[in-house]
Amino acid sequence: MSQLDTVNRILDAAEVLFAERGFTETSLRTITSTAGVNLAAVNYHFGSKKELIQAVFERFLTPFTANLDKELTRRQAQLEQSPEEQLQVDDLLQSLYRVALAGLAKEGRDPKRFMGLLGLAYTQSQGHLRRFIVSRYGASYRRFAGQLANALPQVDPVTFYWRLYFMLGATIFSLSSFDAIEAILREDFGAESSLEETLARLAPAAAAMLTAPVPKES
Amino acid sequence: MSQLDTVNRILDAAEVLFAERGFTETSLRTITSTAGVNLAAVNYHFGSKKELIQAVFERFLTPFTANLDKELTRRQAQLEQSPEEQLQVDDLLQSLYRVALAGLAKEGRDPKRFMGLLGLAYTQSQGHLRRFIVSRYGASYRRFAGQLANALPQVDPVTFYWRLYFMLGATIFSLSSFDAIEAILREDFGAESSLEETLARLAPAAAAMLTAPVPKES
DNA sequence: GTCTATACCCGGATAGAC
DNA sequence: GTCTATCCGGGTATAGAC
Repeated sequence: MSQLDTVNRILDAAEVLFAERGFTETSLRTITSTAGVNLAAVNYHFGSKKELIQAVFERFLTPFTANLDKELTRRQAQLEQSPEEQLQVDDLLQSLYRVALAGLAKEGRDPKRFMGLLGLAYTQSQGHLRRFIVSRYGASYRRFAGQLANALPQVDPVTFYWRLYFMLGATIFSLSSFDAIEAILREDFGAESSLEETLARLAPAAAAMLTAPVPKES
Repeated sequence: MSQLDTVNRILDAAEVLFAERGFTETSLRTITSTAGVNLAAVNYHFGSKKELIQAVFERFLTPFTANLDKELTRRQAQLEQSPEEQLQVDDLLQSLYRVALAGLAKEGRDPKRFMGLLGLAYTQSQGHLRRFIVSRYGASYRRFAGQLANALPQVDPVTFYWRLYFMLGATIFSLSSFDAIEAILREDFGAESSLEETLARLAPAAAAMLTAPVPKES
């Protein structure tokens, strides 16, 4: 078996098992036996379980942020051509969601699994994953936040950043539990929801939150 | 040492350590040595680590939902006296946030630590904890959701429930990371934020999200 | 350079002595 | 009710086979 095979077999098994059970609930022994490789292969190729977790995220986040950056560049160029045009926060969010996730799907990477892993990343990591993501992909995040802030000149910076975190929370929590929430709504109302439809619900809701009038200090 | 002391010493130590490090990162040996009790005491008094986790949440959630229920009852009675009055989603959310958290603080239980633990509960994909919370406190949650839905007759049920999850995500995510976000904003803008001020920002933002016009199906 | 077997040590759980 | 001893599963390091 070539090195590339072993590495990818481990990543494939780890990605699915982590998304299904969480990080600590998934043992290296389960991963390696699922992948059909030796236990020590994880330590040899990745160094530690933490670094394996980071590698799983890297395989999602690198194409994801590449697509995001491409879309941000396209919008920035468009804006410079016609600067008088009204910025549509709703439209900005929805096209970003769509482009970034569609890009993942095109490469055969399951967007729902990605969102599930992202949900885990925000709490189940005792910091190492957060630090890895921020140091590796922080520039794209800040660029996205900057464009969004520019589209909301009437909102003061502190309020904007709190609302940005509110939006991130709404996005990550609801999309990371997409399958569970969808199942509940399907049972209660017989209404099926696709990921695309949910993003089409989320974008205007998040936009309404961001653009809400800022209450005076009381 | 009396049984009550042992149980409470374990709960006190576990609550602080869980909030600081997460569930799996906190060993029973650390908890018991911090509490000054024997390792086997946890298994004897609680049965397992999972049940200890549930007991920590129970100590927060029982007074929390009691306060929530009291406020919901007060509002319902008020509504029956003057049914013509316009329902204010913003005001509803803020008074609920305030009442439930203030009630915790009055009993000497730290609301920020509670929010941090709640964040862990929703993301560390501990199925047992989710099931425990739903079975134990689901009735209060459904009552809260019902009052909120009544205040939003113009929003169809499926959109309402998605938005409810968006709101829960925004609330739990941002409040569970309150200290971290607050530190970033304080450094970048020199603006300190209290938990109360943040709730005063969150309530109108969440209300704007819930009350946003529902886009037509495309 | 890759892979495997194995030997740690830590953490949760439990049986049985007291 | 409390403590000691022990078991078993999990992450990691390493020696050595290929």
